[in-house]
Amino acid sequence: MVKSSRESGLERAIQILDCLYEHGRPMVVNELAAAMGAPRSTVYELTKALIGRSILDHYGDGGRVYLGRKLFLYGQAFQDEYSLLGLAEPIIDLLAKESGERAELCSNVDWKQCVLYMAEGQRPFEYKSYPGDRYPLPLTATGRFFIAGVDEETLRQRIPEEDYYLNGRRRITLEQFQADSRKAQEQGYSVVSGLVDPYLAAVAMPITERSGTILTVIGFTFPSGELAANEERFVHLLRGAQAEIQAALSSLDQRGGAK
Amino acid sequence: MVKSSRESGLERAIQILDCLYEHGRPMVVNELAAAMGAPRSTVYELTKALIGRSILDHYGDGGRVYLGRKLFLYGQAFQDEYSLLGLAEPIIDLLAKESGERAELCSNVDWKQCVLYMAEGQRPFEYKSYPGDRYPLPLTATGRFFIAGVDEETLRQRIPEEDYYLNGRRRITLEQFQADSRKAQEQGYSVVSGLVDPYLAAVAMPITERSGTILTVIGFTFPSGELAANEERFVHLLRGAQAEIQAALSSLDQRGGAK
DNA sequence: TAGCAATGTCCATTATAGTGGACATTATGT
DNA sequence: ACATAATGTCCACTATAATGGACATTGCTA
Repeated sequence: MVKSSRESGLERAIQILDCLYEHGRPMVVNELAAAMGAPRSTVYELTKALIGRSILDHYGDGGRVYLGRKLFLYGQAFQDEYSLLGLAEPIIDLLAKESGERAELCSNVDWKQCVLYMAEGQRPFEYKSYPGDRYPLPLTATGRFFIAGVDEETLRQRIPEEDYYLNGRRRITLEQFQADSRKAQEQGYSVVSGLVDPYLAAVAMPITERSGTILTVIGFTFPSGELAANEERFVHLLRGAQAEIQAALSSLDQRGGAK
Repeated sequence: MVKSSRESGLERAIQILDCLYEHGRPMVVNELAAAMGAPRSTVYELTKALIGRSILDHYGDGGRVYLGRKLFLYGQAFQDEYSLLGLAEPIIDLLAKESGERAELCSNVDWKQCVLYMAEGQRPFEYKSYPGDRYPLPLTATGRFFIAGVDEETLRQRIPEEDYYLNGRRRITLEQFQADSRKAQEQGYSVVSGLVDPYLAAVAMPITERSGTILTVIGFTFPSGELAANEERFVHLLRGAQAEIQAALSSLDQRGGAK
């Protein structure tokens, strides 16, 4: 069971970045190795290499390490080129303003729903959310779209069992999740209520390429109580934003995004 | 000469990220391999792995790849934790406002001077500069501090010969560069004129830990003509900012930056 | 249509890097 | 003071991943 599988250096390096990212704070190399269940010698070697390239940085006086300046630069470069983000931001802002609710742009990263951009609504919100936050796919409205067309085998492999649970209680089954996904695709939008939080609901709509590939998903988050009265309005608003973003994207594609 | 040195996967992966970063645009995998002088098969394998982890993303319909969403998230996490940046930004802003000149916060990344944050001055500037921009160390005022205490052997290895040249003409020798560096350390600040651009000058001052390690360098960039009349004033302003940033940093250290 | 270059996939070989474990050093607590 | 844990370094071994090259596919142009 504890068969010490030998992983590639790149894999280990990514695990290091992910581990630091998930902990959200500088860690001692030893602690890091323990947290990822990797050999200490390996992690020491790799951190040394990564620090040499400024992908990791030393923090504080001691031996704590964390995500480095190079990653900051990569992130900036991403923003400059990932036109979808820059182009969608003002539209998301407008969504939040028109609806008064929190609007988000989400993406599928490592089989988690991941907030890339968020605009706060009028509502004084107890439930916080920031770019970079990640949630289990089965508990989110956006997740319904990310698993579209993915076979069950893959889903079982990639989405961990605990992602169907909240506070130790199962919220949904894979079968229900898939059924939800099919329904969402048919009607073009997805609604979820009380999954990730008993008092929260969400409506989501995908942004796709012409080929049909899903790029991201936009959506609202709001108190469950508001759902019945506003679902239609939210869907209408999202549809407008969806059209606007996709039009902007394809006109950008026309002009050929660089050689 | 063309001895095909076998590199580690991690090393190759970093080369891929750097290559994309430097080109600043999505590239076809083949083109990428050619640009970095690496075996095509290797680059195909690695890009596949990196795309699977969202560290690279497909761009456009075709096979072009570029820095991915995951890097964006890492970058955000870096900003959240790298208190130096958040803490220095308002101070840099103030510097630019008080002096009327462009103020920058720079760091040493891969032996290049790299702009992490910049505040524009009053001056309508022809010479642009953005966070993420990188310059050869020998041509920058900040570079004087980054090579402090580094032995000549290392410098020869890490700083490529062309970094001493501008438009094919040598601007400075390693010996002069080192002499500059020693002088800068003695007087606590560094002045450079007409190196990276015939009509530009810069004044810089380091931000160090209590241990003396250089974290970053702050500085002004302005027309060479202004140097004589304003050097003293700039140094004075920088000294104030330096003290302020370092005080904020050490008080932060006191309260222990997380376990 | 054929010809040629660019792009993407696959596989056997072997240099090398990930691993485990021993050792050295530094903190921490009693 | 001692004991114990935590942290960092070093090294021999071998599983494995980087490599070169062959092959398949697509796009372009003549």
